[in-house]
Amino acid sequence: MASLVIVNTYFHPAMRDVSLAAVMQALSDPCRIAIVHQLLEANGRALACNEVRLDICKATRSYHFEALRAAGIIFTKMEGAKCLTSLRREELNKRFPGLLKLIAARKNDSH
Amino acid sequence: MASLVIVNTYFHPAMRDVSLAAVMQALSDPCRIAIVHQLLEANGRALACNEVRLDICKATRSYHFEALRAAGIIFTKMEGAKCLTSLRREELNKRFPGLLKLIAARKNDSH
DNA sequence: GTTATTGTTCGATACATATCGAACCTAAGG
DNA sequence: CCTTAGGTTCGATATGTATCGAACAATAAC
Repeated sequence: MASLVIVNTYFHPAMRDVSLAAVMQALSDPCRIAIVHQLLEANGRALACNEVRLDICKATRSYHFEALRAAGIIFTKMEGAKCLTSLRREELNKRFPGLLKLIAARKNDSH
Repeated sequence: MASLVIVNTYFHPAMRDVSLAAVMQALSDPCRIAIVHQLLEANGRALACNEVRLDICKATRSYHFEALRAAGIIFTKMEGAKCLTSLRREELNKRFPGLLKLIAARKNDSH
């Protein structure tokens, strides 16, 4: 019987396959905007999911990270038991110029 | 008996009350992105709702215009039987710098 | 006045989304 | 080996969204 290898890695779409509508949709949730803000603040350093502070349970957290990943906004790699996430900064700037800057500009909004 | 005046005008939120999440949400639909694209192409000229070409019935059309209006993206005024809509360009550029430019940059996407 | 043009509102429907707890799966650490 | 830590997946639930046809309202055009 052939051995089964569990790769347990993440799918990241090619940026050309990400539509403007999809990226907007992904960023239409306050939780996800908060995640991006914290990744921007981390200034390039990759963060573990639970290193991001959010008032939601881990299942929901996982759900939001997946949404951002599917929209091409973040990149996640396994690192032992944890996973480390960072922004796909340069690719985003290329396909959606001004997007990250726009988000950064609204970093301290209360609502 | 007091006379009843029907003003029949539209509500437009103050831009400071529009959150980034709300504006992203409004722009997460391909129909609404198409509306904004056509308003951008009109280059300042206000368009009647049914002057915008879209493959949806007029009820749905009205629904999408309302969504954009509530998110502070468009301004609509009555003009006889029609209503004329334009982008809230300068206000948007002030509160969400780069947003319109970002949308314009993706004007010819197929998806 | 009657009719056509423009758009809104309502009700119904179908679908998508956000949220959680519970069960599960790896990897790391005793 | 057993336990803990970090995440994912599943099922359930509640809520929001997009869509349409039909009914309505106001203006314009005849």
